[in-house]
Parts: sequence; C-alpha cells; structure tokens
Amino acid sequence: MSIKALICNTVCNTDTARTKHVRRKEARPGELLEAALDLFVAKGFAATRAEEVAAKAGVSKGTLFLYFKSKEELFEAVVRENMGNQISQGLAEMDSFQGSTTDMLKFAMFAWWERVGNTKASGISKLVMSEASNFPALANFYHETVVKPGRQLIRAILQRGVDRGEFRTLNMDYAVYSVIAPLIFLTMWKHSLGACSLDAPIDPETYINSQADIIVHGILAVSDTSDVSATSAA
Amino acid sequence: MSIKALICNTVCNTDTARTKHVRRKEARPGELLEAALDLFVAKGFAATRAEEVAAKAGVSKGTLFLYFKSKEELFEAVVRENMGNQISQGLAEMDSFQGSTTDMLKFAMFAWWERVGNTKASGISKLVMSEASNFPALANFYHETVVKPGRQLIRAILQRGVDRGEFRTLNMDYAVYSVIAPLIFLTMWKHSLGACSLDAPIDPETYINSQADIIVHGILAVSDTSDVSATSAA
DNA sequence: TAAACTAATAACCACTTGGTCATTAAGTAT
DNA sequence: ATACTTAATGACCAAGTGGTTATTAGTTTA
Repeated sequence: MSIKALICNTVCNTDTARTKHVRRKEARPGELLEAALDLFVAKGFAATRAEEVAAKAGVSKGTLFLYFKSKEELFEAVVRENMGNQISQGLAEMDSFQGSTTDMLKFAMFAWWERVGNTKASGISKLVMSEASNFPALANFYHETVVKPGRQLIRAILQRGVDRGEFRTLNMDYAVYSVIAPLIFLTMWKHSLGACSLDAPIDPETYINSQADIIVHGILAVSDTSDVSATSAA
Repeated sequence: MSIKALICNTVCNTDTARTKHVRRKEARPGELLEAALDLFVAKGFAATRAEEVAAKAGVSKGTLFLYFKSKEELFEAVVRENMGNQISQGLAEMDSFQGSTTDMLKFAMFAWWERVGNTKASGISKLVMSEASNFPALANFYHETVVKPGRQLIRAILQRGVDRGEFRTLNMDYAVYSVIAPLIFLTMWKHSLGACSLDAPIDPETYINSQADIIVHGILAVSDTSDVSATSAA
C-alpha cells in the first residue's frame, strides 16, 4: 500500500499507465527492496552487485532496472522505505505515559528494540553510517528524519525526569547519548562483528536491561541500590 | 622501522633483494597506508579506487601494486598497521594505578581518546565494522586483537571497583558495554554522520566526561550527588 | 663518461558490472 | 481463437577498474 505509493513517487517520475485494469502481482518491488536491504547491510552498497539483488528477489537483473532506474535509486528507496516514523509515533505514546520516568525510559528502550532493533530495518543505521560520506543527501535525510527526532524523544524523557525531581540536573545535549549510544552500538554489533559469531552472542534483553540499569543507577555502591523505579506520580 | 618490518612480512613473501645498498626513500609504503586508511574509512573498501590511493600518496598506480600485490592485501595491511597494542599497554599501566576506581575508569576512557579515538587509527573501528562480513579473516583478527583484550581491560577495571567495595555487584559480561558502547559510538559518529557537519559537533571531552559521570553516578536524583571519586585506597 | 642497476611509470589488458533493448511469454478482451 | 497489451527476460554494450609489464629516468660504481 504505502510501499506502492513510495515506489511510484520515487521511481516512476514519468507516471506510466500501470494503473489500468487489474494488477496480477504487487510484490516485486517489495521483494527487491527487502533483498537489497539484506545485501546492502551485509556487504555495503558498492560491494553488492545489482544482479545479486535481483537473484535474491527471484527476478532477473533487467526487472530490477524496470522498477528502479539506477542502483543508487534503489539504495535511496531502500533507506527511505525502512525509515518509518516510529519515533514521532513514540513521541505521541510518551505523552500519555503514566508512571515513573525510570520505567518510561526502560519502556522506550525496549520498545525501540522490538520495533526497530529487532527488525530488518535495524540494518539501516549501519548502512547509513557506513555510506554517509558517499551519499550526503541520504545522510542529511537520515539525520533529519531519525537522528534529530530520536534525540528529541530521549531528551523529552530525560527532561520529564528532571522536571518531576526524579533525575538530577543533566547536560541534556550530552546525556541523551547515554541512551542512544548503547542502542546504536547494539545494532552496529549485530550487523557487523556480531554476525561473525566469533563470540558468545549478546542477549538483547539482558543487554538493554543492564544498560538501562546502569544509566539510571550508575555503578557506584552508594546508599540504596534498591529499586527506586516505584517513585511514581508528580 | 616497524612499518618496514610489517610491510616486508605481509607483502613481500618472496623476499626481493631490496635490502642491498642504501635506500633513498623509505616513506612510500607508509604514505600509501596512510592514504588508504583515509580513503577506506571515508568511502569504504569497494568504493575506493586503487588509483585514488596512489594519487593521494603522490605515486602512480603501478607503484602501489609494487608494494602491495593486491588491493585486498593493501586493505589488510592498513588494518593490521593501525591496530597497535594500546590495549595490552593500557592493561600494564592499569596494574600500577593508584587511586579510586572511579578515577581509574575516567583515566582509561580519556587515555583511550588521546591514544586511539583522537587518532587517524580510530577509523579502523568503523572500517572493520563496515567490512566485517566481506573480510571474515580480518574481522576475526580484529576481534582477537582489539575486542577481546579491550573488554578484558574494562572488565578488570570494573572488577577492581567491585573488589574494593567501590562499585556494586554487576553482571560483568554486560556492564563492560556501558564503557565500550559510548566510546565506539563516538568514533562511529565522528567518521560517519559527524563528518557531514549536519549538526553542532560533539565535543569529545565533554562527551566522555558526561558519559563517565552517568556510568558512575547514574541519572537518579537519589541521596548524595557529591563527588564520591575521592573514595581512595583499600 | 659509460655501464649496470633499480625504482617508478604509464600505456595496456582482461574482466567485471551497471544499464539497455529487442524479444518473449503471459494475461485479457472480444 | 485471435489480436492486443504488458511484464519479464537475457543477450548485449560501454565504461570503469584491478592488475601487468615494457620502458624510462635517476643513481651508483668504475
């Protein structure tokens, strides 16, 4: 549905009359995008052959260039397609969140994992980071669409904690990275060295729990290490 | 000096009699390695043309293949060359560290920044992460040489803190990432989106200070937020 | 000065690969 | 059944690139 819209908008600038009559198969572009995502994430843009993508999607190379008029355009479509607006959606949800900000932070981190980190789309981070300097336009798009709103979301959560007296005063510009860095690192790892199985794999649940815990409580052995996440209400 | 040894060991398996008489210039391989590092980090392995590397080093393409018998071998040399043993060196230094483990942790993080993060070699992280699946052998080498010892170093520091009663009991397998993730994220950022100057740049000093502070104290507003880093001695 | 040697070059080759297009196969309407 | 429409194909092309090598220029020795 929205895939079609995006494809037609991005690819077929000259709107060919493909809207006539019944459409037999609607899946081609989606399969191509999925195949391309996998390969681009694993091998990088330049190292991925167009024919590989086509083969993995079960079509011929010619078909690929029927839907995307160049390899670069395929790349852009892949990135744009897999960059949903989970963040703005998350922002909305956060507004109505009841409970301690500690819980809220943990909830947000796990929600991110479920909706992004544990998804094929998670490879986009690695992809964009790897290819940023080769595709400045895309880098900019990613920055505006993901990085800035993402930072804003985290910042809003932390600020809520400060406003409610749950969190101490923080340098917000940098504190946000305490949440972002571990999550981005997790996806980077997952799609690079972690995929080589050189090591005991990182368990995402345990990882996020551990990181969230340290962010909130720190590692110091001072005073109460008991669970303070029950400090609810304003 | 050690560069030559490495080059000759890695590249010239058939030891050509280049050791005769005086050598006029010794710089060629080093310049090539440096140029290659820059370009590989910025553009990726596949997207970097061998001739570009040569040009940047001020020599012709033929000369490049005189020193490195293939592009892949150049790549391996670049990675191996820029992967010093700062970590094992760091381990040694840590043994003789006096003072609180909080200070020790901060010291280690800043030392890493000075000796690795703020160096051209910092791009290796991005490079290896980006190309890991294309070069499994290198990924493995990096894992053994950098990742494992690095984790071990951090773990040793954290363990010291626990043993001395400064830190609370932690799941070490995951706690180490609280230190690693922010640092790796910093270099990734620096060599990808950060290089596009789409944003107010991250100040490394402030960043590391902020991260270290949160790791140690957490963000909670509980009890004393005063500096506990003075808890010295055993 | 002349011979001998060596490091660097640039023209060159073979092959890969992004991208095209005439042809084919499948589906639809009458 | 037949003519018509369109999605898909794979043979094909041109450009770019990794890698080679005959040649050159510079240096040393005699």
